[in-house]
Order: sequence, then C-alpha cells, then structure tokens
Amino acid sequence: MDEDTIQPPPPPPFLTENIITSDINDDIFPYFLNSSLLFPLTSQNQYYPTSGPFVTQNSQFAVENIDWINTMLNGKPMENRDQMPPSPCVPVLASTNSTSNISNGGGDCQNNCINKRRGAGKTKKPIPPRVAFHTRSSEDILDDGYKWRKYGQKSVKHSKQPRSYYRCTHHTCNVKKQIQRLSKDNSVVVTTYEGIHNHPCEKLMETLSPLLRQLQFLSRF
DNA sequence: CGCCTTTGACCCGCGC
DNA sequence: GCGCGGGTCAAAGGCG
Repeated sequence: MDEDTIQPPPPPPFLTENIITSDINDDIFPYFLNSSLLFPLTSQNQYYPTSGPFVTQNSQFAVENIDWINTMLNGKPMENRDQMPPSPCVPVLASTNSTSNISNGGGDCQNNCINKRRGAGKTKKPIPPRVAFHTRSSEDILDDGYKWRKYGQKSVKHSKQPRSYYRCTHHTCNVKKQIQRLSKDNSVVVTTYEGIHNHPCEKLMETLSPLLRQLQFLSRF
C-alpha cells in the first residue's frame, strides 16, 4: 500500500467535547479521553496515538502499547511529549514483532499500595502515585479500558456530591480510583487514579486488534 | 449462581 | 485523649 493512499482519520467527536486536565505532581496537562483510549496532547493541542505503530504524513512512528495513565503515574513522559509525532496519525502494521511493553509499571503499585489500613505499623504510609483528571461529561464513569468494582461511597465535607471508590477487578492488581463531581460545576467529573496497573489493558488490545487485522488485510493489495 | 452495587459500621490518621 | 473526616469492609440485596 502506498503511503499516499493512507488518509488520516477525522478527529473523533470526543476530541472536541471531553476536554480533560490532568493533575500530576502539580503540573497541569491537557488530555483527551474517549470511551477506552487516553490521548495526551502536545502543547499545540495535537494528540498522540495511544499505542501501536503509526505513520504521520512524513514518517513512520511506533508507539509500543503505551498505557498513558500508567506512564504518567511513573512520572516520565512529560518532558518528551513534544518530541512525539503530531496528529493526525494513522495506525500501520508493525514491520517486525517488536518487544512487548504493555502497561507495566514495574510493580510500583505492589510497593506503594501494600499498606492496608489494618496493621499498617508505625512507619509513615508512603503516598502512592496519583493522577487526577477533570472531565466534562454527563457520565460519571469514564471507560478507561480497565474493569472496576465499586467498594464504597462517601459523602465528603464541603461537597454536595458523594465520592465513589473503585478498585481494579484484576486479581493481582491493587489500583484504585475515586470518582466525584465538582461541587462548583456538576458537569465536571474528577477521576483520581491511585497506583499502577500490573497487567495489560484488555480493552485497549480488544480495540486495536481488529483495526490492525483489517490493515494487515488491506496492505496485501 | 456469580458478580456487582449499596450502605452502615468500622478503622485510622490527623489536628487540636 | 478526643473528635472529625476520609477510606475500607462486608453483609445484604439486585441483576443478568
């Protein structure tokens, strides 16, 4: 397939609707989130592909299954974000089977989240990595590709809106998230992630697999 | 039947 | 030590 025939996909509607700010280590970065994928933005408000090999109009580029939430929680990608290719990007087939590096935070969650409330001992509880998103959405629960189980809900002081507590249902994963609407602006959902997933994002793989299969098929002609 | 949400009780950290 | 507020547990009930 000639590269000229590859047309960049139109920006999905959520890119103009669900504007998100993320709050990590006192830095605020804008992000877009669709039903399952998270797109970091460049400083020029261009978005990155979430994962897989991609081409820009001028060059090919591979993003290897990056889970942006986990990557942010590891605190690494921000200084490099403007070195990455601008959108629109088109997914292409990987020419070689690259090494798999799927959303593995290096097990930090196990270290940081191990302190349970009972028997935590006298040592000061380490603060687990956290990231918060502000999303304008009518939906409380944004589908981030992971599966969550609600384990609590509390009303919080100085807020009319209750706070909901969720835990990743993966049996080895201790990642939690809190969901709460802003009392000042009910249309804004604040989602706070705590910890790092130690397993791949199932939905991400589900989403990309058919697309890549289709492209593989088309590339034969 | 298994998985999920709901919800009141309980626990813990922190400030006073 | 006490009280408050936030976070978690776990039983009960709902749903597919």
